Amino acid sequence: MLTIGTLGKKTGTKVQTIRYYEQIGLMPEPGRTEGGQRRYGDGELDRLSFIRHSRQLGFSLEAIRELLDLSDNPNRPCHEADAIARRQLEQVEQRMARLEALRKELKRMVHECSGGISSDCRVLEVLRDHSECLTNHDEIGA
Amino acid sequence: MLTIGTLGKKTGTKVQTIRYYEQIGLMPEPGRTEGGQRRYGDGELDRLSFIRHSRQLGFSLEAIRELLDLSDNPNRPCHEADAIARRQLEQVEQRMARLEALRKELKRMVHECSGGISSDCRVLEVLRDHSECLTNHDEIGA
DNA sequence: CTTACAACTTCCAGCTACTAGAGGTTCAAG
DNA sequence: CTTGAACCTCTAGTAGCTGGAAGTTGTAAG
Repeated sequence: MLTIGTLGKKTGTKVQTIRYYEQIGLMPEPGRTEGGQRRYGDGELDRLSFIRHSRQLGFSLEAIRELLDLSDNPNRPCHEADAIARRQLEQVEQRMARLEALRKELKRMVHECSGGISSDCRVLEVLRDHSECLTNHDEIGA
Repeated sequence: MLTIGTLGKKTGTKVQTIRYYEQIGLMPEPGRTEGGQRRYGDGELDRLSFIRHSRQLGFSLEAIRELLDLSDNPNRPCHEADAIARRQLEQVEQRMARLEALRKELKRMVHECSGGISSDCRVLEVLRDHSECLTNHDEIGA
């Protein structure tokens, strides 16, 4: 039986975060000691590991909820989990593309700055005047 | 003189967002009509454009506050703006590196899924067992 | 001049995914 | 039995908006 602190250490999760996951129903309500402290077993350890790992891979808590659901019901078709992962992959690729455009723009701004006072600053000038940009980064910053 | 709605359209900003920027002191309090409605001039249009453009480049509102400050005081040295942009560039590059590691992992998960029921699902299996991962993605998901 | 109605106003709540802190209780070691 | 770390609940705060309720203003048409 693990205390919440030990569970946290084993999974790299802060104590408050574990309680938060319980509150939103991602983690089950665990058993308690007579004094009211939470005690966890291996099932909970596995579940929290799954959640943390999924978070590290960038899945939203909503996506994780679905993945856990699939994991809890072994008979459900695999393609649902696959679809969630595929969506996540797409999102990651989109974000990367945006960041790449961003990176180019920032690099150019920074390179062209040659010191001096801010009235001549290339960085500020670019920010002021969108027409100097290479791309139409309408939704880049997301 | 522009209404808040027109200003919003010209800069691609929602009306509520403009009011929010005013509330947190990023935008100045504009003049009002007798009836109390906001009216904006060209100065405010420029300022909001600057803010929006900076947001598109991923700068935080705090960073933008500093950049606006520099922009408002043309005598201050340029390297401050440069430093902010450089920091932003670094952040972008870090995020890209993380996302690239993520992308690899997700791609592998998705590729190995061959349909079937979720008890055999490769996606779920990888999520369950961190040891199957290529990288120690401790802080990847940020 | 009246009326209609879009656009404006303020205020408050909610989103994601936590995180921090106050103020009080329990557990386990010595 | 005492100590003190770790636990408990509850509330509020973070970024950067976004949406809605309930009421007011501006303007064009009849």
